[in-house]
Amino acid sequence: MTLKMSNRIPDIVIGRLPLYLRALTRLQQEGRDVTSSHELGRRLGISSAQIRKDLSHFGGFGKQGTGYQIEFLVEKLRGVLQVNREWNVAVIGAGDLGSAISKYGGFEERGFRISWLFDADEEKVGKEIGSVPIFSIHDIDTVIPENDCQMAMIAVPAEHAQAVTERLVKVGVRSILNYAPISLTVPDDVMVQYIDPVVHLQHMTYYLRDDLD
Amino acid sequence: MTLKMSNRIPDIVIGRLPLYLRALTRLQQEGRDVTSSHELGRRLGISSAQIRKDLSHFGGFGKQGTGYQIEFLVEKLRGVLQVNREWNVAVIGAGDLGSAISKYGGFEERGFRISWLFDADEEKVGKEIGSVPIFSIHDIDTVIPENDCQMAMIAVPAEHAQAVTERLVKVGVRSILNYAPISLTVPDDVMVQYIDPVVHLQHMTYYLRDDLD
DNA sequence: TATAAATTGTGCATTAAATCACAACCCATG
DNA sequence: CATGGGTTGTGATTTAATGCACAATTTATA
Repeated sequence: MTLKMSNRIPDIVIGRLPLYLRALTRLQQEGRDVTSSHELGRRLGISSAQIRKDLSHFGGFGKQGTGYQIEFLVEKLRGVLQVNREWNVAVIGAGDLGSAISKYGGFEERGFRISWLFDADEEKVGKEIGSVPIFSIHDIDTVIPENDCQMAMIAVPAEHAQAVTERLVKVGVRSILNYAPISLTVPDDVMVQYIDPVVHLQHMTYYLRDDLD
Repeated sequence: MTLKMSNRIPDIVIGRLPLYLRALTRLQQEGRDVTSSHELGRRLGISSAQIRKDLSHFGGFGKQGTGYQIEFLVEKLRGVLQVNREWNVAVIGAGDLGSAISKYGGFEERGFRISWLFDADEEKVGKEIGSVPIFSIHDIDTVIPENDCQMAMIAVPAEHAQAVTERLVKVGVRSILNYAPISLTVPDDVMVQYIDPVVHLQHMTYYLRDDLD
């Protein structure tokens, strides 16, 4: 996942597209029909030139003098990101975090469905959380291959995250969102993204000093 | 927060330090005393040269021929990031997410204490979650100024996030970790970081195509 | 219809980030 | 104590990302 992406569109550009999509959807909810790179940039704290250049990688979506038709651009970005369909996502770990993820209502409208929870605690197996059924961790090997599932979120303690990852990779998962505070090792064709709130907090405390001159 | 940081150490470097710290702490747990930029790089998927250069911004922490003394480096990084103390963090929103955050045991050992929950639901006020007391949202104006609190996490629905932000800024919060799927507008001296799992998922679905040539 | 204001898409210039490569150094070993 | 293998810190170089600035175009308005 390091080499392949580079000779086409920069990954950093791809990473901004979901932010554009999110802001555009919000504008839509506010009843707006048209926007400009300038307005979008102001909302996102990104320069207008960058937004125009990013979007131009995928075609001329705007109109000179007018701006961007929001509905049209939203559809185009959904197409580029492939979220104009629904992706099944497996969540590993039915603790507080896995539970919060399962109950959160914000996935579906943005292209994802939390389809299964997996947990090592056999007490939880068979129950469901927010209408997401809980399976045994051992069922990863059957449930995932038997269904169309290429994405997973890891919400287990750090010490189990690598083992879970290897199991997921083995059954064909290609994208992993890891909430465990640990770096994962995966094959080149598997992509991992990380969420660790402490990393963000520690990043910010650096600037909480009075001597930044 | 855009201009000031730039003439000293690049923000992108600061952003990697928490990852180094996390990996080093892990090595420590594994009983290791010494490591090298190479080993660290392998674990993190970052080049060894980059790690050396990043660290060299803050002084020569390593020893040629030997590598880095882990305990020493951990202490240095903690100092740089200012996490060799404990920061009070307010969490706004006592829903599933705020609840999971409050119960999570991983903050304290890394420099943070979830000290207060604030929620609009008066039913919840006075109770506590994971030993974190719940206050009324109105109490933000008194509790935060009366205590040493410069950081907050936002775990409320998107439509309330901007209003909550403004309230937090008004009482002196300088660092905000926002879980609501919306871009926030803040003064220049306030830093915001974002966590939106859908943004990560959408980033990854771009690469879930078979025609990446 | 003519004019003015707004906006895109993009070639070019600039700035920033990452990598290379090596002198200086440390340590274990014989 | 000399040698060889390993490692850092960093100047030089390369690569990547961002910002600038403007021709081309659209729309509103008078």
